Amino acid sequence: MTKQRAVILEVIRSDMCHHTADEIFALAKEKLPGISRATVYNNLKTLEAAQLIRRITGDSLSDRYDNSYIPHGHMICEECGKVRDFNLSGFDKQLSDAIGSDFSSYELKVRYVCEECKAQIESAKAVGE
Amino acid sequence: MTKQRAVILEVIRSDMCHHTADEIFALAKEKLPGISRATVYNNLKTLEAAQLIRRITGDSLSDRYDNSYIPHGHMICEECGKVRDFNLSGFDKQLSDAIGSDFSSYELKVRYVCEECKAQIESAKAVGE
DNA sequence: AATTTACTTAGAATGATTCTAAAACACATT
DNA sequence: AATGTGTTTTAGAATCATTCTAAGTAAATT
Repeated sequence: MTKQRAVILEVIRSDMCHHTADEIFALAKEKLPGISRATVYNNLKTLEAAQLIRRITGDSLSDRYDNSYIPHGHMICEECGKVRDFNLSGFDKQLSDAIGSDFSSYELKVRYVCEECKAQIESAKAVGE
Repeated sequence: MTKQRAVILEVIRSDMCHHTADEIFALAKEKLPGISRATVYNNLKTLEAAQLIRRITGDSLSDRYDNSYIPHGHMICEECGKVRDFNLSGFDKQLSDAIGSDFSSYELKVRYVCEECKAQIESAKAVGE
């Protein structure tokens, strides 16, 4: 375990956000100023292969990384872009029944408007746009 | 409705595959040799905004396009990359209950190995790798 | 301590997508 | 049929995330 890898893993685990590679690079750089972008990408791959993190694709242009490898749902606010986690109980069985086969992983993303943004929109309306 | 747009829509609707922009470009070119890549991208955007097609992201490097705008599951074979559709009955309600809110759309992708590929792997094993 | 192996680095390369500016088109109005 | 106006198309350049490359460095193993 190199110090670069340790720092990258620490960055990913340090909060509940789902950071992009570039954000992880910037945060790692604060602790290891000499770190290279390629190292971040290499380690993100290695860490996912080791099932310590999970890559989530398609929210924005860049992929994001989840500090849990276990599949679960992501709810993405269309207004502020924040990504939150959620779970569906018994979903694994439901899925394998539906597709008629075992599966190795899934990705579930829901686009919605979060409570904060809903409230903001409401109060903006009340004032008259 | 320009002829370019009509051809692009026709290509997307002509089969059940989930084509990439590049594949759509190649297929459209067979019918309209002068068509430009930018036109394909422009129209894919316009058609999605008009809710005639849906972009699906994250299966491979390039996005793919679905000829239905209505959300449903996609099962992606890890061996051959083919994308198939599937449905979960009552899933909309289940989702809104789980996230505690209405939502505007979802994306559900399951990674698995399809029957054809499973069979191939089995027969390869039988011969001894 | 020497050797082997894996990791890191900077920058170049790739590949999907978006942007740009000019030319062509659609189509409603004369 | 000619005109004007806004939209669409085109080719190629630009962008941006990610991957690759080759050389140097650190870690692990003997």
